[in-house]
Amino acid sequence: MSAVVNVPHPCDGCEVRHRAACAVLNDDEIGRLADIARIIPFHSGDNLFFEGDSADDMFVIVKGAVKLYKLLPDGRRQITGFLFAGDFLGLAFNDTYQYSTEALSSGELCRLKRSKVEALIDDLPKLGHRLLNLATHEIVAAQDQMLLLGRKSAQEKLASFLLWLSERAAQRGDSYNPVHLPMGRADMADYLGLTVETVSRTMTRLRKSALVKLAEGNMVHLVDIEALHEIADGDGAD
Amino acid sequence: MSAVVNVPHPCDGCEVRHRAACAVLNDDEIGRLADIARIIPFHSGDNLFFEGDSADDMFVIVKGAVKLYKLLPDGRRQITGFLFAGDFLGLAFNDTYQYSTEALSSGELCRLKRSKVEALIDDLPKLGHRLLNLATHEIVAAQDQMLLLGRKSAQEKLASFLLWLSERAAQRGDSYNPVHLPMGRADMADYLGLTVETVSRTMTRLRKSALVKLAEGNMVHLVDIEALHEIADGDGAD
DNA sequence: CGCCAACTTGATAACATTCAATGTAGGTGG
DNA sequence: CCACCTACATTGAATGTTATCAAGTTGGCG
Repeated sequence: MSAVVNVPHPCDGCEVRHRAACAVLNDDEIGRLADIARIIPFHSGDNLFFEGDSADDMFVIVKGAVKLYKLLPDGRRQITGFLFAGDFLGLAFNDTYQYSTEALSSGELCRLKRSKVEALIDDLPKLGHRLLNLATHEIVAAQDQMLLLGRKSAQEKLASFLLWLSERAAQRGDSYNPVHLPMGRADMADYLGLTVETVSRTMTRLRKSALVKLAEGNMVHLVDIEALHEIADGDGAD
Repeated sequence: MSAVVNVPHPCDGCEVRHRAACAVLNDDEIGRLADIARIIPFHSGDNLFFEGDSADDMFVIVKGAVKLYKLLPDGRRQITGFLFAGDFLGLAFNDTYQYSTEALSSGELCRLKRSKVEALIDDLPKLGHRLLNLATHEIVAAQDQMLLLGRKSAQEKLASFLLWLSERAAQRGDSYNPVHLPMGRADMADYLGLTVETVSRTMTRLRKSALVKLAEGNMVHLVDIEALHEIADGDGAD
């Protein structure tokens, strides 16, 4: 029930209010979400949860960046995604998270009890559609990543990755050229199915070909975006 | 409008009625779906749709098997999934399919207008939950595949694939050992990020190690399932 | 200033690819 | 019924891209 006076809630002035999963809800409806939302700060290296944990919560990244990964018993790691401000996290099958998460930077997330979100969907079909839409988008992105992992060369992988990072930065209004690399070479390698050394060598190669320029603070200038696109899509003349 | 006498509809006696997306609907509710469903036969090699086509329809595979794939401009191909009887197909972002499809065998599918399904979700929240659940499952499967493509050796890929095929066959009540391989070596290669030759060599190696046995009609006996699991998960002593 | 972690570079090796040839099964027509 | 054809699978030899092992180099921070 709404009170006569408006009480501030966690969604007031939220930086991702109009981009995240909640963007489809109007001011009245968002109150329902706000009632079950809680803002939690996190720091670089924090684990939000591990593969196998009971999937009690869903999250929206409000600030900062996070990586998702899976491990093989011998320690080999595959990063399955990088999430940024506005991204949704926590779809789970079998009531158990199927991957682990670690923060790339400090930031904030919005935590929501899964059971309450699912109940809310029945009252707010718009929210259900929105989540299905986000899930669909994630599937499409995953298929692109399969194409990258299964069929692209190291150079094609790097070019694709840098362009993707830049596009994502543009979407959330951050600088897209130069674009910030919020992760280290090891994370890039484990995302692209390469080793640290190959990532390093390939970055050097892109740099020497004058396609990119590395700058202070992990910034990367995409010098020849057209050429990078050609390489990324496999049209690159080697 | 329901008539006084029951009219048979496409869902009556449907072979996947109790396993597919529609499994959550009761007999009354399924009528709503039946009104917008149409059974379509297909044949080996048929393309259901191509990447870039307008995503007007959703499908449930009723009988047979289908592959989903993406192409690079130079012809390199990545198969992003194999679908079997009971599987759902056609989630799309941007109102456009992001991948192409080709039938592996003849079969039947159930076609539903996307717009009508989306409208129906508002009346039947159960259906919305079901689709979100299926989408989540697809994301989880995609992440497993990324781990496979990015971090597993050829032998680990093949062992994982054969076990997955067998598990899927078991789920739909088909023979899971021996298990039927409904696709050729080229499709296996494009699914696992390998070449035909490597798939062939690796199958030979598994056969000579007495882990599998190839039989008539593309059947594969999984002789030592435990050992295959160890290999698939990267614990294999090589 | 010096230490440590992350990144880069170099030399070598391995696994998978590529190119090429052979083998096998299913289908068609003489 | 067999010969032939085609498509697909297997096997072999050589090449190549990326991984592995091993030094160096850089940069941030106490």
